[in-house]
Amino acid sequence: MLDLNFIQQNVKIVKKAIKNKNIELDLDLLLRVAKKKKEFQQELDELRQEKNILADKLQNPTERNDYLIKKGREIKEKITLFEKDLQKIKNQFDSLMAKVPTIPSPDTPIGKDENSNQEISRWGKIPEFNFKPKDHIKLGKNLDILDLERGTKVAGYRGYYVKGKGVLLMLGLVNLALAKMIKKGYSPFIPPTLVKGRALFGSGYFKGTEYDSQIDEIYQIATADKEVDGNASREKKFLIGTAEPSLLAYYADEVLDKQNLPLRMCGFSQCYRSEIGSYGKDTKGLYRVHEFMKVEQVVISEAEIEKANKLQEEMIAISEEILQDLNLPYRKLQICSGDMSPGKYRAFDLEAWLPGLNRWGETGSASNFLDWQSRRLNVQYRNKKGEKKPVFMLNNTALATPRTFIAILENCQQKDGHILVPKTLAPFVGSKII
RNA sequence: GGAGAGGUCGCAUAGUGGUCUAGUGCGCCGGUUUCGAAAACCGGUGUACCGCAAGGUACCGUGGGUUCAAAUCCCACCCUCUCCGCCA
Repeated sequence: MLDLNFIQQNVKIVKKAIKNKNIELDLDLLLRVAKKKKEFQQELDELRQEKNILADKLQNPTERNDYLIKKGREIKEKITLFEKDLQKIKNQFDSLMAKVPTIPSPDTPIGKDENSNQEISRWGKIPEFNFKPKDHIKLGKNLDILDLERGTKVAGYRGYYVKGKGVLLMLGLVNLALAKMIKKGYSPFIPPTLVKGRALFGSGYFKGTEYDSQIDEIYQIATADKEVDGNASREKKFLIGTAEPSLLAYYADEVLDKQNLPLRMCGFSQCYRSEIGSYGKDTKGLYRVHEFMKVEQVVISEAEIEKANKLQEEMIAISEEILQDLNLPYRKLQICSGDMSPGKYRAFDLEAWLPGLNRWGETGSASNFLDWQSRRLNVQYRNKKGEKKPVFMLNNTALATPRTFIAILENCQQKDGHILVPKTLAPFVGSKII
């Protein structure tokens, strides 16, 4: 969400961002609706004033008469009509406003899709094997630490079991990431994974104001809805796809103390993704699954772009450090305008090399949203002048278990099929070899 | 899941149809006083939108309804607390 005044004063810039981000949005329509909304609001205010004056008169018995009461009824009816129209206009306005993107940062490459993402750096050596490296599916099966067949039998498509030492490896990764985050000054959280729509809308996971789990690739929980006037009245609940929405919504509707900024948080959670839009993609193995564990980093900062950019660098550096600790070769990409979600200002991905799959695989994504999320979640702080301002919000993956799990298996495999656990990880796993 | 109580301006609380333009206390800000402070006293103190301003409108958990008029009455829902039941 952007400020309407900003949009009105920067129509060209906003239109350019809409184009560069491949967003379907008629900005002129939004501006017209905004104008109409204002007009209707003014008209309604006048009617209400009339109503109040009349009601005032009528409480005096000497002025009371049938004519005035009749007039009151007429005003009431008019107001009802106006309120209904205004509500419709407001709904339209809100849904259009929700689609307005953040203007991408000046250094963001312009491009249509992921092919325009720019590689910025690489770290580590791509391992060379004196045997044909296996993929994690085979390795996991042979070691009996991963069971995809039974996973599918029980959970359906993309289901999986992690077993035996694989469990220790996976939890070891979680604990390594948590220990790193805490060491870096981030407060750990185990946030709710079952949340109301607001949290997901606030983070930008719902594209529109109507929460549609079909469109938005988010699982909705089937609650026993009661019907009121033909509508399901009980509030819908959804499963989060990352701890980010829960962590950001933690401060929803609050005014934060400037002294406490930046707030550094990290969340460990199960994550659920319906992957409705990715049916044909990555159909095998652990690369794309419906549920997994992840440690996520979140930072809430003052509304100053330079500070936020610095914090973003800090967050990426932590993720890089984790990959370096695990001795996993990776590259860093800057995400182009078209591959960025609407709310993002500036984004980077880290991709680890996956020898078995013989390609790079995304292990994390660091994003700066500026105030796009905080406007939706209504999180503010008081700046130097004492004015309330929306904070800036940033997030980044610390460690997503399945993909890092894949990277470890495929990079650390030995000829005999065993996995040599990286030195820094071994204490968290409890053994040096799997 | 059942029964009950409750949700009002940062906090606490008053308000059961019109005089609520939501009162009071605390807190906070400013002033008087003081060498300085405390105390006391005086004044100020929510948010959003429209307007150059004067001013207007909305918001008393949320949504609907009744009424000329709703914080107040009715309905539904959400949340919190207490008790009971079930349960990791």
